[in-house]
Amino acid sequence: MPELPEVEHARRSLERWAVGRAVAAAAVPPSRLLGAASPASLRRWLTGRRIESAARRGKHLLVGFEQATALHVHLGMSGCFAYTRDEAVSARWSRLPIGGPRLSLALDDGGTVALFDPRMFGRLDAGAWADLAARFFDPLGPDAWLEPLTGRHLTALLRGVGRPVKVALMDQSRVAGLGNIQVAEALWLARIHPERPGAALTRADASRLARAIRATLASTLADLEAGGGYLQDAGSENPFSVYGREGERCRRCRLAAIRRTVLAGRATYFCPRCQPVPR
DNA sequence: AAGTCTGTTAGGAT
DNA sequence: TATCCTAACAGACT
Repeated sequence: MPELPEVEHARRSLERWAVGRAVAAAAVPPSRLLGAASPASLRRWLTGRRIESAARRGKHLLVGFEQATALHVHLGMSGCFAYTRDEAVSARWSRLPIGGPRLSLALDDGGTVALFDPRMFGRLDAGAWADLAARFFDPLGPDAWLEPLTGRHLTALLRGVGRPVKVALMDQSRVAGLGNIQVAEALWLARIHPERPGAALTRADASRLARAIRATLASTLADLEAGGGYLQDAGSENPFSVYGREGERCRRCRLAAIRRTVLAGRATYFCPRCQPVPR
């Protein structure tokens, strides 16, 4: 589930838990997140290092350490951070037979920060801040939350784009941070059909869309900050307006049923009445 | 209970 | 260059 709001929530959490602390001990089991890097060398790299900052662009995190170094984290499809000050809890985490932490940092104040990622689509890299920023931040488009997106801004970003606006918005090099859920929600709020060609949006469409993006990001982020947990945990209520609501009546017009189609291989939800078909 | 679905994205084919 | 599709994985759900 990690899209911009979840990653921003993770960033803020790391700021509260870890910034200003040093790593007393690190556990780095072998996992796909490391790529070619060796677990032992990352463990050595982390040990004793002081955490100074936590930055985000799009869905990428850079945890800043002393001497202008950083740990790059991408949460992939199922990544999340957890924190405890209870040694019994961190010990239980490390003993999990499957799905245990891909990274666990015991901090010098007794806290433990762990990174979970059952599906292992995430990624970890350590190195010089500047190198990691160049690799992972620079290719991204403007951050959908930090750069106040305006209609004018969005129009410029979508100029000459023939493919569906939904697909274009999920292209991280165009706008960074939006994923399948946030895009579905924003297009529904702005009453724009997901298949409208990007360049076909009018000035009014673009300005509604810009506001809608901010609104849906703000709403999801507020939910996360309030609950402190993760949305769509098993058994929890679907907090979204259209995402995952195929067949239900639209919560705005109350007339049409939400439809689900597939666009660029991804599930796409919209209200056929509020979001009229492009012609 | 086998088969289908899933929040991401790199990389390859067209 | 632009666009589309698949693979990578584990677990929840039907």
